[in-house]
Amino acid sequence: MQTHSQNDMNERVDSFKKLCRKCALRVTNQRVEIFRALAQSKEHPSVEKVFQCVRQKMPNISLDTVYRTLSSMEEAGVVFRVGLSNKARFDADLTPHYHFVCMECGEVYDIFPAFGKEPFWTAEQVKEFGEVKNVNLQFHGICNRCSKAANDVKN
Amino acid sequence: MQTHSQNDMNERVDSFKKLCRKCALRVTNQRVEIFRALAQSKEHPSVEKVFQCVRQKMPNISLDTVYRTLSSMEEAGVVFRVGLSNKARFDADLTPHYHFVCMECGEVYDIFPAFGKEPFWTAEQVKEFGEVKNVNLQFHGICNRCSKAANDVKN
DNA sequence: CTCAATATAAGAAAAATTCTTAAAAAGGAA
DNA sequence: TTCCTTTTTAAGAATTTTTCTTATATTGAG
Repeated sequence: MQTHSQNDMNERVDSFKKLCRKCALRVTNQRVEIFRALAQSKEHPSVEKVFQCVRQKMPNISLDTVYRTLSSMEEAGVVFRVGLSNKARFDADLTPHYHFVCMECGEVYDIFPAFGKEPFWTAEQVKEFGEVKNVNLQFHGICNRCSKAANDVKN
Repeated sequence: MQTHSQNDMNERVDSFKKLCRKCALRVTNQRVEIFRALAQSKEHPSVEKVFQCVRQKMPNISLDTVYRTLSSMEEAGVVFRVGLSNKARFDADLTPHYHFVCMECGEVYDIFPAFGKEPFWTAEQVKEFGEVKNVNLQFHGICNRCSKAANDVKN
């Protein structure tokens, strides 16, 4: 007899496999186990954490595989990367504003808030977890320069 | 004769110095030059970029100093860090949601959007820079667990 | 089942960040 | 100012994170 949550997990793994095939990602045991480790966890685990978790079932898996796999999963849109890049970047402008971060080149563009509109989160939701020091809203995508460069190569 | 933007920069450096003294950060030449390099740039530069820029004026400055200085500036609220941490972290939940990131322990909490409210940015602003693949909104602060732990130590 | 393309393990390498130590500089007090 | 204490720095080593290289193994299509 399987528990309900195990059924859920099996469903998630199945749809993960389908999504992989749709994205031309081969369904390897390593990928399935990495996805399973990630899907099981509610901690937004680090690469190292996923590695440690998967290693319990697959002692021979390499850290590099976890890196590669999580990156390709992200590219395929199967998982989401929390954060920005491995390089810390800074801003001296303290005016409240947002960033557009190019997924291709890492370029960061400033976007200043439009006035007269409400945010669509509530203070209560956020305060539930702690005291907010600052808010960081990022749009991730492909910037015009990069998509132009990609077109130039094609043509 | 000074240009207008040089005047602006001098004003910014002056208020930076004041802010440093208020935060008990000693005003060293290195800190001033690092701030100046950051304030001059509109590129959200990396530590390495700031290092290269400052080194033109101060050839003996060390990379470590730039790291330390930018971190302490961030802590004092004098500059803002774009991104999250040096460790990439992942999420398998594709439901659109926000994150609360604890500045103390790095813990990440999910916050799901409240319906029936408008965001306070416009699609036009964002599309100006490129095609958005996903949106990442982060609240940075101190989580309840950490502030409780800090209180326990004091009492 | 066979084959070509892709993915993997293992370890080396590169890149990013922090630590250690001794010397130099800052800012308060006299 | 001059002295003194504390903080900051440079230099380079050490750690940590991430990527690369190469030979082997696996996947999925035919």
